[in-house]
Amino acid sequence: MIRRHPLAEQAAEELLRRIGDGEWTLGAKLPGETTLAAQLSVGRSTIREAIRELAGRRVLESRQGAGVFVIALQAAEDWDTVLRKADISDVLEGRVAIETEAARLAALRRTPADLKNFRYTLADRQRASEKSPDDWYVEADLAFHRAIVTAAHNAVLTELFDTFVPRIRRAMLDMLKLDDQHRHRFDQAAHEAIAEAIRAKDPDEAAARSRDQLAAVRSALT
Amino acid sequence: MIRRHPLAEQAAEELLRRIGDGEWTLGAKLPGETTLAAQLSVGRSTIREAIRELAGRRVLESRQGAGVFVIALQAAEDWDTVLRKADISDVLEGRVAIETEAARLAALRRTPADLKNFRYTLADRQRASEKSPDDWYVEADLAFHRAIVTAAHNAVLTELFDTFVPRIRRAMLDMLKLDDQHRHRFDQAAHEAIAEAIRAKDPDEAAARSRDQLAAVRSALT
DNA sequence: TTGTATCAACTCCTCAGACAAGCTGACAAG
DNA sequence: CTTGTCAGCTTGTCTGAGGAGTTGATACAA
Repeated sequence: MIRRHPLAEQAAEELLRRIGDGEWTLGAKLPGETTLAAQLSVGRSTIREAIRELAGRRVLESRQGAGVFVIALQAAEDWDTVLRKADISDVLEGRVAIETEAARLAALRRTPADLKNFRYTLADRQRASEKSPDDWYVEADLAFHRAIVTAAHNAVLTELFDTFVPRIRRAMLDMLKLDDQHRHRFDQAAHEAIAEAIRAKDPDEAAARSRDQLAAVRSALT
Repeated sequence: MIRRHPLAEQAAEELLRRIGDGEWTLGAKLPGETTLAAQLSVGRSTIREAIRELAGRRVLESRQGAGVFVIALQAAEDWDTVLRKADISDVLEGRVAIETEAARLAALRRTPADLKNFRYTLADRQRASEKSPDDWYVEADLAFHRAIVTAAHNAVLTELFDTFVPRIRRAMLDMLKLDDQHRHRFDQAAHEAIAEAIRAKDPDEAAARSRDQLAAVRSALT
């Protein structure tokens, strides 16, 4: 029999399955390592490694002398995986939610340093849109968008944006690869408009311009 | 309560630190288990458990016969942890971003089943706001808000909302505990207004009413 | 009855050693 | 150059032995 997964990994999956099946509820104590090892017909160290893996995924917690306890009913699927599996249009709608709100807040909170950051990243984007390879252009574009989000001075929104970036980057590169004329590179004016609204401290306008620009991206990508 | 760190856990932290310091870059192969065990002065099984833990966190990957490799430069910090550490006002602004956009999309996509869901959860919320304990009220409130988000029919927004819920729930319960008169329970009308705007297929109105209601929550919680 | 101290049985933690299984690169044969 | 073999590395698994911490029962004293 060919095993493509090590025993410890299989054991971890089995434990996760049983937790999902409700064999052990939240906070419950698992049987001892020796018992589990006998149940799954593996050695004790193998069970320990399986438990360690689930501990790393914040599903189990072991306390010396007391036992092993369930602290989450399922593995918190990391967002990178979620986004990779999600429909790109759903991801873009998430991005719209984050960026329009960020633009709105940025219009209220932007500092002089933020404005300088806008100027730099906009200039970079201008240059990259004219003659650089696709990946440079995409990076320059994302850098400007990130500048907007950071200007909102909200750690949660910034983290959310960063979480979305890898998926967005892939989608943009795929799109540009199929677009020989680079038709989608010439929306510099739309980006300038967002920055200008934020500079003018006009939250509604900033949000609206951000929404407009992302709508254009969305229509290109779908 | 003091928290003791087992050796395996300390070893995992040490490895993570070294990866963060750039001692091993993305895709690099770590020294053998026996070498690492000698370096950290622990047994090989301890090192193996540390590696397992980081494998569960998708930082390392071990391949039999080949070695252990770095597959991510840092642990993808799970969002529950991020939100727990974040400022509550930052979290609420994230919630505003998600919910206002969801309300907007819901106004465009809501089905008859969604509208029925609104009626049920609104009625529950009404009852709970009058005479139920705090946690019931909070659950009923969150159930209605979740109904709005699901009516947007966007998996990413729904997942984002669910990620935020635990943190929001804690904050609301803390707030209610300090509020003897339950002053914040009587905004049922504001919730009805959101549902009505979505029923009427008015995206801007739905977003605006959602923003208003959440602004009230925010001023109460900060 | 109530509170305290002790202790035995249980748990996980760590180590060492042995062998199996798989990968890689060197090297010889064609 | 291509192919096959193999030695030497790697991780995977099991076992046995103690160490360390927790928990609940039990005996004892106030």
